Amino acid sequence: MLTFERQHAILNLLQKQKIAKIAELIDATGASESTIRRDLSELERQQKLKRIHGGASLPSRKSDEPGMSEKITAFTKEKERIGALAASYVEDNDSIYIDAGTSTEAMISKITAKNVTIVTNGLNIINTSIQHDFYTYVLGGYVKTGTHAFIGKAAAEAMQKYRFDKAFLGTNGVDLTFGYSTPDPEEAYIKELAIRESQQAFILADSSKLDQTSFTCFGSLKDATLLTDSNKDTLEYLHKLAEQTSVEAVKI
Amino acid sequence: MLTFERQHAILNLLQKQKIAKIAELIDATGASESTIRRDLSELERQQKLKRIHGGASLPSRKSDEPGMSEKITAFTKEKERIGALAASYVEDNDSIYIDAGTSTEAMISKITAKNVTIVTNGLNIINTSIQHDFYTYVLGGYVKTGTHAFIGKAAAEAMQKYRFDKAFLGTNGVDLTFGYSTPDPEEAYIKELAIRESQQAFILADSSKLDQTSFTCFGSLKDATLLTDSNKDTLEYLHKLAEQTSVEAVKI
DNA sequence: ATAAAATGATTGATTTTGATTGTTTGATCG
DNA sequence: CGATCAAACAATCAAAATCAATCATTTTAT
Repeated sequence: MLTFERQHAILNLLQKQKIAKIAELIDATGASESTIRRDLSELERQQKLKRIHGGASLPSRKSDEPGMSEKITAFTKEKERIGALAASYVEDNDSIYIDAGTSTEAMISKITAKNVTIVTNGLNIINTSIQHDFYTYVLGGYVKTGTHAFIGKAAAEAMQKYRFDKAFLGTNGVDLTFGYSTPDPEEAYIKELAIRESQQAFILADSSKLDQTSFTCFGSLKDATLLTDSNKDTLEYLHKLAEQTSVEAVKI
Repeated sequence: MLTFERQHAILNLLQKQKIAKIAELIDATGASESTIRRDLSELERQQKLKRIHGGASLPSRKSDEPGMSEKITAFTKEKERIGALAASYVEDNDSIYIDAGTSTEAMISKITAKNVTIVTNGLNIINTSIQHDFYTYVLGGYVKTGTHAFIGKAAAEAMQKYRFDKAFLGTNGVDLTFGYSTPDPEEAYIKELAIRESQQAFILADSSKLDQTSFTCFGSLKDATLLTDSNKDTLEYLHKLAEQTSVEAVKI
């Protein structure tokens, strides 16, 4: 079993059960105790999980402990870098769609092109977009709890009135055969429409999303350009992806 | 059982029953008395619970403490009072439209009715609405700088797909002959539609808006119930208004 | 073929745990 | 009011579990 696969198996198990014991992880992966411990150390360093005596748990929220702000900025570095890469594709006079999500939010402040119009279905995107004085348009719709994305029939109908030069979307999973996927079917449908209504689509996905699948597929790999980050763990998988679609990866 | 699990189990049990005895916690977790005591010490240090002789209880909230409630009630302003008045009109299962603006924002936290659906075109309203766990729908549209209201053709079209039990709107001016008015024609149009699409409309206006006119009229006095505040200066004007429409005024 | 990286076993150090100890608390009764 | 007793408590200690560091071996990349 590949290191990369194994570490994702650990994170997957952690998402199903909020905590996992070492023995469970050994059982689930077939690796030795030493290897599991090394994985946990590495994943904790990446802030993907939190180690506890006897196993691991999902990372605690930022508000839990004081003095976390530095770690947060370290954790968002990947997203900032990917955001900068995405922003470099935006040209003067573009009309672009920006999907709800934290990855996509990071790109807005990096956009240097002039006279850009931003259309979005994300509450966080609106806030950031008006902060940076972009022409901002909002899809209507039902506000989903959690992601605060505007979805549903109203959002879909509004979407079809626009044509975008480019669309920038987040995702929960990138898989060689299943393509791009996200848990909520309604959200997936909006993403699907965005890809359809845009001349060029980009998927922003940090490396934790690679080799993952969620409930609903919203596009195949070739439908969009994948923007992600590369490190020694993901390099091999990125090569496989590159056979099917165009990939741009920033070094971390 | 892991330390982390056990401590969560303790906090869970405490949320169901506000206090728990040591014996109950031993029974619930299977750990020894020493371990439970250590957990309680640690959790008390984290302010997650309060130890009492024989067990533990939930920590007292700030609002429970003496001297806090007075500060909260003492800090009530005009808009808060008008907001509370407006909120009192909202009934169970209502679908209501809430206009962009600070006056209308104040009413949201005061709504006590159950199963309320909120439709809005205001960025600030969305934020407050989801904070209070209402079913929230958003009109799409162009984001106007300043008020952060969603306006334009898309907003108008979206508006026409809804029928509201009640609509709550802000205004810039209330005038005996010109009615209700606001500077931006696009915003005025959305307000006009909101009044048309609702069974009952309310205008929230603090007394500084009385006897004022703005560029665009969006309704005559009789189209809506005026919610405002009264003092000795405005009393006379309110009487004149009351001849043409229904007025509710809170004493300041 | 060689170097680099990942793995698994082993070791000693650290943490957690439950039992035991003596002390403190709070209720009961004279 | 104070003496008395049982329950609750904190402190300590040894055993068990978990952990980090090390090293030899295997796998992978060049």
